[in-house]
Amino acid sequence: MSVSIKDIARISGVSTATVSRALSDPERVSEKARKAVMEAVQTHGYRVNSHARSLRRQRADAVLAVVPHLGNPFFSTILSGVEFELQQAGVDLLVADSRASDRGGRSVFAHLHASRVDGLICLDGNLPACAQQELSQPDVAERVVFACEWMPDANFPSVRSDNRAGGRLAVEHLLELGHRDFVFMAGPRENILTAERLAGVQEAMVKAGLSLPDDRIKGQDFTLEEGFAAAEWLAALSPRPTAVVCASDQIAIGLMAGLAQQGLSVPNDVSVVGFDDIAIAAYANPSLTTIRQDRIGLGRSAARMLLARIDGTAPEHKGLCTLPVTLMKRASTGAVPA
Amino acid sequence: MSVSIKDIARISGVSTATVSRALSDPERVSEKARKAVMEAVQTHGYRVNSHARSLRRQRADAVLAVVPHLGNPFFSTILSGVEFELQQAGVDLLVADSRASDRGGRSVFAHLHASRVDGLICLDGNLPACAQQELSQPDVAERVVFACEWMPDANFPSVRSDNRAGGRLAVEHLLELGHRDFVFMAGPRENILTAERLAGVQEAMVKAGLSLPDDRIKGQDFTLEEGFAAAEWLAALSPRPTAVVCASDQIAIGLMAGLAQQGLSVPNDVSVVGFDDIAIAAYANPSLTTIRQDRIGLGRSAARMLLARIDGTAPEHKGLCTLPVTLMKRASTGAVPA
DNA sequence: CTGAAAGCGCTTACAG
DNA sequence: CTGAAAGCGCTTACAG
Repeated sequence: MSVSIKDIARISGVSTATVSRALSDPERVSEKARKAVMEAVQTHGYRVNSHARSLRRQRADAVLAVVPHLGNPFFSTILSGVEFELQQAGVDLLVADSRASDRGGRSVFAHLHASRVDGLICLDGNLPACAQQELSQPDVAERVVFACEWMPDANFPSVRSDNRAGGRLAVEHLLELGHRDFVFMAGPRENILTAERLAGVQEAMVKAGLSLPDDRIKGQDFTLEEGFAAAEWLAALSPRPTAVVCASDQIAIGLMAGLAQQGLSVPNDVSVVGFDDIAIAAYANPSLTTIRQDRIGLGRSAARMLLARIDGTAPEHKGLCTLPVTLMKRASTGAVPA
Repeated sequence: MSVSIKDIARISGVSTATVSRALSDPERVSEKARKAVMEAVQTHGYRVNSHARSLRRQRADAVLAVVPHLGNPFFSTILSGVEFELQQAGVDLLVADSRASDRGGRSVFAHLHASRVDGLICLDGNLPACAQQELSQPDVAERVVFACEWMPDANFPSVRSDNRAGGRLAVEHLLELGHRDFVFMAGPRENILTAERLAGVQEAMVKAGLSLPDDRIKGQDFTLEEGFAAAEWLAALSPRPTAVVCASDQIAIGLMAGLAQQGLSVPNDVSVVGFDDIAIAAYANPSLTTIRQDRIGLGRSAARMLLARIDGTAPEHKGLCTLPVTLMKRASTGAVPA
């Protein structure tokens, strides 16, 4: 057993109430009492028991981040932003994998009901229907913020990148280089990011008097494998499209590896644009032109938004925060082949 | 306020003790009582308050993972393995960034003292001295497991890859290809992984009658930037070494990007070996020969080891678990240039 | 099988 | 400024 507030009270010759006050609001206590308490705390290494405090205060000082797949490095940077803000606020970060937890049968959101956490940051926009329903209960809904992805049918507060603008920027860049014949490498079709980025691509094409036929939309995952697999298909098209906009950098890097294997040169035969600007994008061969998302900012903003909701300090908050994206011009895009 | 055990007791016409038993040990309760309780629980959406339970049981059912830098995608896969095991055991995962938390001045290990978590998985082998001391206190030490990295001076239970064998495998592969003149791209010099991998490299070289002079050890970080920066140096060496063993895939990929810029071909001019086998390694251009670590396995094993320590079910546990590594032969290594 | 009661370790009105 | 006391929501010997 470790030392408790009773021990400290006894040792420093005051009541537990005074110990509690000395620790959480030192101003409210005489200097003498404060010193006695602080010394006892120091020498005996006392720490407030977090469960007792949380139980009494009815506040967990903790937040849960729900991630579609923890193993996907894309999310760790967002989590890093979340952690940064929470840590500043003295709030703990719990992490759960939304897919893994489904296996166990126990809902990720049990934590919220169990008062284990004060709120939820959800990075998964494709929750199963039952989870969506749980989330929508009034006492739950007010403690949830979506980051990166979101659920289009619901209306939760959300922090996201301007995915549509990203799609547009990619196409506009390629149009400037003279490209007219595009392919869009999609992520999962039901994923909102896929939809938004594709919408941006189409907007920019329409504006240029072009259109993107269905058979120029390929792929169904954000993965390296999916990009790699598409290279063979692309190489066999005739006439061959000269530019590919990918819904993720992973797809783009996989695609470039596949194209190299097909004997096609990037950007001489095909230009490739990614999405995300993961760290490795700048070091790909060729370096990858891509749409930069501010993933740290996504995480930080979501954490701040949630904290404000929990405190009730931002009831007038917009509930929607859209972060700008940037085109990073690199070596994977070039003039349309002659 | 949400519904409490008292409410369920009243509604189902039994005592709180019976509700508690019905929930945590249904066998111990009559079928009639069990049914009444379960129904009330269902219809009112009752969940046990985790703080009350933890306070009473003196167990948090949660574990803290301390990561050197959450933003580094390398760790997310390990965390994913940790989460998988914990989730199966019904234990929560808290995550903290060891560097970020130092900033706040509050020790990461405060959680342990505050009973907030039952144990700690530490992925950071280079903790500041004060943290090391905290960790070494007997009541803390028995609840700590190191994963991936470790502290050579202390003697905590630890799960790690066979880094030394990895270094050896890399060199042996290159020796077979005819290489004799090596460079080792190191991580941080005080990092134990750097030391072990380098030791393996040297062992294999010595065995082949070679040695690695100090001026053939370059770099001080596991990053892309560090690898990229080394390319210029390498290109200027005369005679130029023909093979580079890198302490991480990130270094290797950065280096390959730099070498391309220097007009050098991998593997025709220089062979490159990485370490880790991150997902992108297979899709680098050229695809990266590397030493595969089982990062999921690292995380899972560490979680299991910690859980066993907490339960006290494995007092005779070895306390050291070394996972094998594998050489992944790909396109970045080839015969020594004529 | 069941209930009354104590107690886990705090915090916070309430009095003084 | 301080203390006695109630109570946060559970679990678990202890009796029956």
